[in-house]
Amino acid sequence: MTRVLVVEDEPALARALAITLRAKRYDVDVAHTGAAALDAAATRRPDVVVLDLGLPDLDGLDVLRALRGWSAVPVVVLSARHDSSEKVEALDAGADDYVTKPFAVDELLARLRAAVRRGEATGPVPDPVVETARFTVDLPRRRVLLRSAGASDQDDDGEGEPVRLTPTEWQLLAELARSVGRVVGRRELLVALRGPHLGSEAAETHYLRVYVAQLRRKLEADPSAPKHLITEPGVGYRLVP
Amino acid sequence: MTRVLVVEDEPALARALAITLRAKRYDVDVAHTGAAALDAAATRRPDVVVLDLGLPDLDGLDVLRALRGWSAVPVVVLSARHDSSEKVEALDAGADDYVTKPFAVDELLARLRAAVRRGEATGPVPDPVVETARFTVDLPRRRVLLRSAGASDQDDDGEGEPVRLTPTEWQLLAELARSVGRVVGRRELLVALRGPHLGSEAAETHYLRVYVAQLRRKLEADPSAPKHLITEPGVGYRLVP
DNA sequence: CGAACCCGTCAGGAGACCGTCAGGACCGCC
DNA sequence: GGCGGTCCTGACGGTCTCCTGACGGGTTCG
Repeated sequence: MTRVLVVEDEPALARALAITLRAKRYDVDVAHTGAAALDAAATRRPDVVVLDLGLPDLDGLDVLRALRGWSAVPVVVLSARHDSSEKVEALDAGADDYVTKPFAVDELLARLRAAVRRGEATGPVPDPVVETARFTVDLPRRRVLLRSAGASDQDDDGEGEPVRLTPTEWQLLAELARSVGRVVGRRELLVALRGPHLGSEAAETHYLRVYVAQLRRKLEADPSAPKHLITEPGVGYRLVP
Repeated sequence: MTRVLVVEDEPALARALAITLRAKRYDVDVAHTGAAALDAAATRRPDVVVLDLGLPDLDGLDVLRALRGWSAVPVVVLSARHDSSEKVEALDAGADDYVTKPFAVDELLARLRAAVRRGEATGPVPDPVVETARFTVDLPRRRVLLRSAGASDQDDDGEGEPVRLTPTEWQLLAELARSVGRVVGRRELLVALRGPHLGSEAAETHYLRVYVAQLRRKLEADPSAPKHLITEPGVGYRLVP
């Protein structure tokens, strides 16, 4: 069944949406705050999200941006404002569609169906937690845990030791984790790290090499013989579990 | 079993409700005052709350607002007044439903079932008390206890020593506690502290740094080597247990 | 066999980022 | 009016991060 997450702080509207959607045979989750929304998105893995921008605890756009840091789930934004500036901002932040309140329920349903179709076209939502034999990349929590290789039989718990990564290191690793198993081209990685304006080819690839090496030093058992951060000569890099 | 908290000062009505609900196989708690209600909501973690607005000690709406500061539990409001202004206020404050007295018991039961269903959709309520190795953040009571590191074997009880926090410090800590384990972006924190209207990027982040430092001074064993109030360079902060 | 190419490693300087201290403005309370 | 507490901003020093340059090993191709 299609699962939809409704992020809406106003109880009355949240309830109305939930009832309507359940009648249409959706599996509905509801979150009233931004924090709960991010949590639910990570644990429940909805196929589509309906996001009201007028949240109490934090700006709805921030929720959207945080979500886009690790998930490609389609998002339909709800807003009371009619000016187009907010609409532009929302779409820039990664919204798939935009509906102004008050809205006709039928219209919302139609846009929802379209968003779901689009989402299905891009394949099922990937697991936001990537595990390898040596470390775990937790996209939603923005953390990477290293399997405690220490001799201790039972350190603290079964999780592992967190690794400190610099922002650039994390962005690079996250980009690879999002396409785990697949080769990621140099250009793709560089755009994620430095933005679309790139310098000379040679200098940029060199930049990548340095940071991949740094990641290997922090994550691989033997940095000179990497098992997970693999080089694809002439193309880019790949993260293999 | 579904647990319901009844907040009702009139003994006769409270008793009648309790009996009716228990007959329907609910697990019922009763509170007669607002203070007791907040306490019970924190310790017993009901799945739904029935709240009478006509309380003796403090305004029922204040109870509702205080509750919403840390919990998303569904609340059905009871009121003797018929004017719609109070109804609007209650719904604005976060009530899920509204029933005017006198009411038919069947109707209340139906609305209660609906509220519970809605609550289940949002997933289990998160723990409103965050514990770390050194201190405890008690969201409902708006308190933070420091583990008595003192040599005394048994200070007063097993709780710990309360720490005095300024309003801003508390809001900051609470915001982190609500997303415990996850990174909380600077923007998010600032919106919670200062509202949505922000100044220059540099000045605002500086403001954050000062208050995080202040919190560390009050909570961390070694403020210069924090173990729980962790900074995520370039992004924000994180509270780790 | 040498040249060209690609990759990985090390090192270092410029700059950004973070933490700390201190002091003035403001507010409520005695 | 004095006073304690809180909020907020400014200045400063230390640390970490980013980025580039130089060098060496391995492989491929002329």
